[in-house]
Amino acid sequence: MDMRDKGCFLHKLEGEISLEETLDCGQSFRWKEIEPGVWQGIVGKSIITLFKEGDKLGIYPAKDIDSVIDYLDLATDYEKLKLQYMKYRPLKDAIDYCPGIRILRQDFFETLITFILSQNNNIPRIKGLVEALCRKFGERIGDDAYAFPTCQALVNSSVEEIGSIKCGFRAKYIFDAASKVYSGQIAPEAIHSLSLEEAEDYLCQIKGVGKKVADCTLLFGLHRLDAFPVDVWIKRALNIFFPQGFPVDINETAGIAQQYLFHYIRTAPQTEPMRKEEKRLRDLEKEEKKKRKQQKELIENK
DNA sequence: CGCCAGGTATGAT
DNA sequence: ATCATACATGGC
Repeated sequence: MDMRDKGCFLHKLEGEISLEETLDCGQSFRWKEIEPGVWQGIVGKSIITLFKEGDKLGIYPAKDIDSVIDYLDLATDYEKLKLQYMKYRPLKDAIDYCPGIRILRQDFFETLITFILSQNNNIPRIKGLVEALCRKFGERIGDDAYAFPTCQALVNSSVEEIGSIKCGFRAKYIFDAASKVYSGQIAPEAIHSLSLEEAEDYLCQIKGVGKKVADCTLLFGLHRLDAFPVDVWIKRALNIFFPQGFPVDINETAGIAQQYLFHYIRTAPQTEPMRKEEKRLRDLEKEEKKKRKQQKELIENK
């Protein structure tokens, strides 16, 4: 990939960073690997292309260098943070597996909406829904490229129209979120002065936003590193690796540690403790089913 | 067919 | 407060 004559910028990298691990680890849903090692995505109204060349990061177009450095959180010293996490064996294993993850600084509204779409859903389908939403409601910024919709574009639409992307019951939640952001009832600037718990409660005013989506929005959309989203995968990881609780000395940046753990438990080859936990959960499910059956029979025979 | 997916709202104990 | 269930959709 020789894009230098096209106005590409090479930025010297300080810490470790992997484009694949960072752009395809379930925090953003809009990046595509258009050829091996070359990633393309949309940040704001720009179509960005990224690739690595040794210890340098290629950024195209060059005019977006500053916004990309910010977006990839390149100014933060992850090596120092990782050193702190690696005191704990499971986190060391996770970091060894995906040492190049970074927490993106994504747009607040985009993060809010994409994680509303994420609920009770799987990552491939979330990607499809985000794409469909942009295609239908986002500004066209290039050949077959669309920006993420503004809250206004969604408010001017309707629950039915939003539902036409096949997002199911989430359509009404998206409309409510857009309405509240548009009216100013939910304002990202107002969140910075809030404690984590206050911030969660604040975002939970939106229908369809619970603690998990609130935490994802805070972590990925407002860079609140103390937010610790707990989904089914992290629940599993906590049961396997931290049954006594997640280390409190990491609290301040727990969200970053969470992301290594999430990617690890979701995509790394299964280890023995993982298989054991899977089995434990399966057996638990079986017990639940037995109980339900017995309950049913009791009612039918009364 | 049944189960699962980066959960949440709702109504019943 | 805790707990079960419905919820849209698509992949396997």
